[in-house]
Amino acid sequence: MLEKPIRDRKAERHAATRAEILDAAWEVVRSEGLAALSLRDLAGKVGMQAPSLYSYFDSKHAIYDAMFAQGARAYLEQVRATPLTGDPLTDLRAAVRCFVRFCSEDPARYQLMFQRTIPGFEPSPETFAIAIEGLELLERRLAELGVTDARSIDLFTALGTGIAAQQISNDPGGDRWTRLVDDAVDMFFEHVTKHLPLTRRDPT
Amino acid sequence: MLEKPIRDRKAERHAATRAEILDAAWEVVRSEGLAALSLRDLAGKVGMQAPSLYSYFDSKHAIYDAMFAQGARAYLEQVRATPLTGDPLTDLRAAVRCFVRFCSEDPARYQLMFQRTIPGFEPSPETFAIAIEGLELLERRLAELGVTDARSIDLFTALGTGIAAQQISNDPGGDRWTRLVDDAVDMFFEHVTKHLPLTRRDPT
DNA sequence: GTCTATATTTGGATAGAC
DNA sequence: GTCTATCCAAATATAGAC
Repeated sequence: MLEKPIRDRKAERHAATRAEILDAAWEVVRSEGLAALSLRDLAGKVGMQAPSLYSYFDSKHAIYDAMFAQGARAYLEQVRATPLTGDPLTDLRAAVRCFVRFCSEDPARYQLMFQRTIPGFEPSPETFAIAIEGLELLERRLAELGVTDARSIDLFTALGTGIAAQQISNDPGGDRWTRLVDDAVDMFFEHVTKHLPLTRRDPT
Repeated sequence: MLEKPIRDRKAERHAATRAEILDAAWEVVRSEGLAALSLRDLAGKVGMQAPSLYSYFDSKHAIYDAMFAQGARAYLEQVRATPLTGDPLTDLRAAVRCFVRFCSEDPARYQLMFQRTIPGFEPSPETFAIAIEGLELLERRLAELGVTDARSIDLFTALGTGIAAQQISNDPGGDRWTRLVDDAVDMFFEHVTKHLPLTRRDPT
């Protein structure tokens, strides 16, 4: 008896083409901006006519959604590839460095995932779930440092996204802000260990 | 001899209509997103046909530019309206509170001024010059505190923009991040007074 | 699965009458 | 200054042949 066709060559080809389309889409948005992605352009890059794309994606938003999911998965991979030392502060620094690098190495991806400037687009629940894993990972790292209160966590995410945002907007391709990560984490850590739980000081 | 016509009624009317158009434009972008502004829509809101707008603005980008300028002027006004107490730290807190409030009270304006997501648009030099005054003002405040090194200033702007960005993205209309401003400024100030000049700690 | 052809909408911008 | 009419380009998406 012959082997069963456990490899579905048709499905493989389909998936490969999907991936090729997404690769081309990333190229387009990186060079011309996220909002400038058009199906005609995209189809051209992969040697197709625009309508053919609909064999692979239901709509333009579906393409954005798949790109969002790729971004979220890429982030998780980068986080998991970061070696742990066992020292919480060192590991936290590494985590933030990882996040800031992830954001600033691809502004278009950052815009897609964190800025939401495409009118009418929001990621599907399944896609968004992937992205949430990233945040939870960060919170676990903070918890290891004894930082569990919501205010401190919020302050920390503001610091991380602020560095990334400034880097992208005002020094794309450089390291003017990314190199501040370690200082920033130290600053946060010192403050938080001194004031746990972080209390509000009203200007009375 | 009769008085000269020092009031140019025609010019006044023209300026008033321009202002009316810009008001309507703000309405549109606030409710439908910055990228969703279209000349047809806009003209409709002020009871015109689209081509009539060209009597007031040379192009769509010119409208964005005028909006940018209005935003920059509005920020300067808000800064100048903030009373100074003479205590540098108090004044710095107030300045950041002012900035974060300015950003988060109008996400569309924030997107126009700080995120630059409109393909092909960038403010004219004259317009941009207004915006720069704002940053210089902040730097003067920091200088009064003895903070003059570039790294510290960059860290500070990252903190401010991070709070604003998180507020807009994750709690629009609320105060989850804006209320952290005072803590953030204190954290920064403590760190900076301890480590002046802010030095780099390499993970060797 | 891919194509051609096309529907449909919408956008910015211009010409020229009034 | 405002209008009508129009141009031109571009977009997403669908229908149906092959």
